[in-house]
Formats: sequence, C-alpha cells, structure tokens
Amino acid sequence: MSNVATRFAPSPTGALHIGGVRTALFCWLFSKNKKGTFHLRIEDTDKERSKDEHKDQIIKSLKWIGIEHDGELYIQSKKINDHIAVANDLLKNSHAYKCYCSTEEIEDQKKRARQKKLPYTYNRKCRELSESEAPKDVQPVVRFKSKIEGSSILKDLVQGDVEIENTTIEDFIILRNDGTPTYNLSATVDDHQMNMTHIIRGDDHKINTFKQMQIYLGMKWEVPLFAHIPLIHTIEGKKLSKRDNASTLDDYSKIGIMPDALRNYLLRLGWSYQDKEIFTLEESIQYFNLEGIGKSPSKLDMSRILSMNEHYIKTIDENELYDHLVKYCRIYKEKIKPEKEAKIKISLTFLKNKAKTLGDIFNNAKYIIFDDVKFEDKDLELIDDKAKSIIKEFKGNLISINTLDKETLEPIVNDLIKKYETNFKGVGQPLRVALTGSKFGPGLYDIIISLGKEEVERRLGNKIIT
RNA sequence: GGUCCCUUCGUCUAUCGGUUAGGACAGCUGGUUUUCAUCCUGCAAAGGGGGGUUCGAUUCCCCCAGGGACCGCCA
Repeated sequence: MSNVATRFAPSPTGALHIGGVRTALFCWLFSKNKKGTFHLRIEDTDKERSKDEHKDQIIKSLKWIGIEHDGELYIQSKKINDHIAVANDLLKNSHAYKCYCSTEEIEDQKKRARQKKLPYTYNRKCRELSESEAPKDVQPVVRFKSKIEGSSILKDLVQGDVEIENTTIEDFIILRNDGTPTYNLSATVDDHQMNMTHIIRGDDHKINTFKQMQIYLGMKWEVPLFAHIPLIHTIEGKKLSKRDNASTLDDYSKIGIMPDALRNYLLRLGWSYQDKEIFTLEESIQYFNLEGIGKSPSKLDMSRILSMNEHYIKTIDENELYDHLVKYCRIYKEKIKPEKEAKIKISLTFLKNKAKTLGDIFNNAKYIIFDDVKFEDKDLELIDDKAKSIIKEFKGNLISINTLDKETLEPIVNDLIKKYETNFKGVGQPLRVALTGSKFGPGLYDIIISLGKEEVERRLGNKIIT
C-alpha cells in the first residue's frame, strides 16, 4: 500500500470541541505510527456559517495539544470547481441525474411519511426522466443514483463488517440547485484528490460512508479504508456537540490543564494498550493502533482529566513545569514579575505539591506573586486576640534568628504551642493566614523560608492582623 | 418510526473459552506529615436479561431489553 495518509476535516462553523480534538489525535497518531502523513482540511463550503475565527481556533487548538498537519492546509472551498466537475462526470456516466422536484414537494412527502411513521427516502421520481421531459423553468439539483438492489458492506477497521441494504440509502443530492456541491460529494472528491488511505472519523459519519463509497465506485476510484470511532458522550450519555457548548481546549487550558496531560487523557478515552495509563508523546505514537479502539462510546470524566494533569505536574521536569506556569499566568492570570521569577522557580518543588492544575499552583504561589496580602473575611475570623499575640510573639522571636530553616523555626513554633496550650494548627493557621491570606497552601515552614526574614517580619507587622 | 452501532465496578478500561474477573480515576477506611493538600495501608465496587454451543462461557451464536448515532439543497 502507498504511504498512509490521514486527514482531519472539520468545518469552521464553531469552536473545535474536545471530541473533535480526539478524532484529530487518533488520525494523527495513526498516521505517525505508520510513518505516514496527517492532513488538515477545512470544510468551509457552508458560507453562511463558516468563520475565519473558527478556522484559526481549530488550528490553534490542534497546535496546542501537539498536532501539526503535514503539507499545506487544504481549504475545501477552493476546490469547488473540481467537485462540480466530478458531478458532471457522474451525470455523464449516468451515476447521477438531475432532479426537478421542488423543495415544497419533498418537504410535503417527508411530513406525510413522518405522520404515517414511515421512513422517508426520496421517491426517485426524476431518476429516469429524459431530457425532453425535464421542466424548463426549474433549476434542478443533481442526485447520485444510488444502488437499489442488494446490500453494501463496509469493512470498518474499528467496527468490523457493517452491512446495509442499498435501498436504505437514498438518491442523495450532490449538487444543490444553485450548482454548489454538497458535503458527501466534496468530501469524497477531496479525499480522493488528497490521496487519503485511511478515513478515520466519528461514528456519526457511518451512513455518509456508504454514500461516499458509491461515489468512489461510480468514479472507479480506489476506495480508502474506513475507521469509525465511537463518539464521546456527555455525562448524560448524549453526543458531544458544539450546540450544547461542549468544552473547547481553551476551557481546559484556562484552568491550567497542560496539553500533554489532556493528550494523554484523550488517548486513553476509548483506546487502550494493556493496562498502561501514562503515555509520553513518543509512546503514544509508538503504541497507537486501531485495534485498541473500543466499540462503545465513552463519557468525559473531569476528575480523570484533573488527576492526569496532577500526575504530569508532579512528574515532569520542573523547568518545563515552570515554563508552563509562566505561560499560563501570562495568558490567564497575572504576568509574573521578573524579580519574582527565581523565587517561584525554586519554590516550585513544594508549590506544585498541592496542585491539580496550573491554576492551583498559581493560587499556591499568590503569596509570592503579590506583595500585598489580601484577606478574606472568613479567614480573618481566625485572627482573634490569642492569634494576634501568637503572631506578635512569633515575630519577636524571629529577630534573634539569622538563618531561616526548619531547624530554627520548629523550636519557636513548639514553644508557642506549649505556651498557648494549643496544637500546631492553633499556631500555624494564624501565621499562615497572616503571611498569605489563606488557610490553604504550602507548608508553613516552606512559606516562611521562601518569603525570607525581612518579608515575613513586614507581613506580620500588618495592622489588620496585629 | 426506519437503518445501523453499542452493553465488564460510578467513570475509563484489561480479559482474545478455564482468572479469587485485573488496573486506573473517583468514593470510603486507617496511617505518616504536629493544619489543608500530598504520600502510604486497606476496603467497597462490574460482566443488562433469557436462551443456546461447549466438559466449561464475560468471552462464540440467537432473542429481548436498555442506551446511542444517523435519517438536511449542514458538515
């Protein structure tokens, strides 16, 4: 077989959601595993709904998660003339015909079929119409002459053999009455012209595949291999779609999910390789295959995404993590000031410990990023008179200390615990709130040490908590 | 309604006729960290139902039920 070539062919009529990303990922992984190429085709023939911003968002999203297409970006609308030419060929070799039925007529038939609870397929009224019988004043659509007898088998690489009676496939329209091509024609012609070997797409395209296979046959083109992957469902068990604002990659990146983590999650959603859960990018490519794709739809699970992200936060190189954090803060939060960089970088070791997302790390690092501590009323409640004197005393004890480390701080805290007849929490929490404005976050000693003596003294001198 | 697809713990999944049905996430215990979170123990949790085939079915076949997708001059 020629080199494997796959494509992802979204329409830029809305933001690319996570389901589309997974389809793209599978296509890309498959082609890379086979040392083949992966192409991106923008199906922008719906002029009304196609938007450049969506096209850009699609490309940006794919790039974010690590997918880049080979070769040139294929813009479907630029190839319309080729599609029309094929329609004319099909007309010539009588695999297609002009249909003069009016929209009203068709709608009426559909309505009646629905009322009788009968399945609707176009009645092929114009199928055998001769040129002389054609009405002169009607702009016809062009329909593909589907097979009427027998059945067709799709040898699906994921689903196995799928057989369907040919009568259930209607004479579908390939050219609208304004002469423009429809999806099934355009997609087929493009896939052929792009020399696609494997069409990997969502399960919702399966019926289209039967239509498209007939076009290949009608044109005597080599039929590519097909793989229909089960859809991703929402928690409610319905297909993920743009309409019910399915999450885009930006929804994940803005809470601080890292691309590799999401890639890993998506890879394992509907695909498996033994019991392996964690796949580096290289491993994804190395192990990906169509056999590992499950047949049933899978549901999106946020806690799993979070935990995958947490895993990456804890295991990737800290320099790399830091770069992610800097980028994240710049885009979604506060740009980290140059003078804070070094401190955050060395503190990452403990800052990352309590984080599932980059957003969590940002929250943990707030006490470093911002010079002024912001207090929440509910946290301030903790600072009663006893707490205030603990803070004051701690600050006083600090003066005699030159180097801040756990060994020097621990005795001080322990003395306070004894003196005030409390536990670590009784001393630690007021200090933590005083220093960071939050009851949650890194360990107390980590906070103090990273802040440095001067800064700790400054913060403990804040009027609000003294 | 028609056509097609699917069905293992709550979720993602392993198993390619013989397993105490395994793992991961979430959940719940207990412990460490003298706070939260980490981390470590442990626990609980599944083959939709009914028929076959077979010495033996989660695994193969059939029926039913449930769920899903499609049924546009959208893509």
